[in-house]
Amino acid sequence: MPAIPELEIIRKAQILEAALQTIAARGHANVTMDDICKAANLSKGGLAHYYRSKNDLFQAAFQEFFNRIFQRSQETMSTFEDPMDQLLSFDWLYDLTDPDLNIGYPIVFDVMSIAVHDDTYRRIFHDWIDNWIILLEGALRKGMARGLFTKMNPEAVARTISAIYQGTATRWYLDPEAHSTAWAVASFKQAIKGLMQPYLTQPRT
Amino acid sequence: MPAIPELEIIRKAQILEAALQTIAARGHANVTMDDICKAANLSKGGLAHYYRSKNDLFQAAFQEFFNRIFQRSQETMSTFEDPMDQLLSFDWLYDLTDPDLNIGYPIVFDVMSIAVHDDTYRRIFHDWIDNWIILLEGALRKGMARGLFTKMNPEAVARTISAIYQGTATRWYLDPEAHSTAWAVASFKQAIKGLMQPYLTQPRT
DNA sequence: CTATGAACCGACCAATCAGTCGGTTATCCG
DNA sequence: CGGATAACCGACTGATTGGTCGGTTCATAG
Repeated sequence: MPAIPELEIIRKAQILEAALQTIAARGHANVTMDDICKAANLSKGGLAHYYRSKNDLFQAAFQEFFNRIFQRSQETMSTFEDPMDQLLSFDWLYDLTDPDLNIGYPIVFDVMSIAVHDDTYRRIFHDWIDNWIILLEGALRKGMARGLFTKMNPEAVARTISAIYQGTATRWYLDPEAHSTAWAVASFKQAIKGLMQPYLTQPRT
Repeated sequence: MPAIPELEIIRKAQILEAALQTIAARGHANVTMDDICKAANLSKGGLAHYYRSKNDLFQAAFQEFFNRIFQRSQETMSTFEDPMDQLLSFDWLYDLTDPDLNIGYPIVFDVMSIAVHDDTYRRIFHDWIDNWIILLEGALRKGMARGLFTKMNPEAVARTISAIYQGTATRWYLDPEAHSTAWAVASFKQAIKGLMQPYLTQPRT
């Protein structure tokens, strides 16, 4: 019997946090189990008690991260009412002072490079995108229902919008000297507004 | 004295090709020197004669790849005359039957994930993008010179255009079930045309 | 108190792998 | 022919590391 019933939950959260921090700092390929043990203040055996293998732990950590991001996206979008504002609500992706993002970008690039060769990670990527699409599609449908946007295929448009975010974010993060925050924000806004232009019932703002 | 003076060039090409194939197939983190030796039909010692270390070899291989891609982009773009056609000339990125791309996508994802933690690879990424930007910027300047496009900051617009390509390509390659080729091609065209709309002197095509 | 099992420890093992090195073959030059 | 050197070989080594396992601590149930 565990001393504290929630101990397992606490420990797992502690381990996942340590794993995310370590992977983000060094890259998944350069992280050893010992590194994570140290970061989590646990021994090898202690860690093994909660996660059978490195693979198990890593997958759990990545899942945990994308859950956080989804929640974050949902919350931020819900602070806006206007559908177009909601589509443009992801400018927090371009704020490096945000602690979520300091681990987020490294994690995302790791996941993508693993996904190329591993179906499980492809699935993780797919689910992340799908959650994102659901949010954007919701905003588009709301806009159509209100007569702000004309008929369109909201899923396809949502996927294009999120691809625009990802493309500009990739450049902004990996080559900041050539891609300023001002460029990134102006870019995604112009591109998304340009994309939406044909679907607007009102004249351009 | 070498038997054939070009032997070094031949061998290096052979080794780099083997390295690219192997890395693309398995991911850089899962590739051993032995794997590359086998693919190149060389022994460990033989390979070491041409590349001192794994790191040396990998960097040379990635450089080689991006050189190829730049040449490819340049050639394809030059088959078009109209600036707007040139901006949209990268649809070959969405043709999986293309052998360049079967190694290209895995390589690019690997480079990006390494670049997060390694300045040398950040530089490789930067140079790749810069070459791409030079091509797109050239088309934009030509369009302005011809009076097809109004004044703009061509570098910034070029970066946005290439980011759009990269965003849609990422989705199309990693999650093809949810992102068809038709979606990818329609997406980048709509997004780029939408972006360019404010800069067009002629009415929309 | 005692028995039980969860929680945790860390030394150890087996496997992997990058790089080395002594040696062999092939080719060219004098 | 013979000496020199490039080209190449593959066994070996040292370092790393994921996972195991016997053992210890401790809270709780009986």
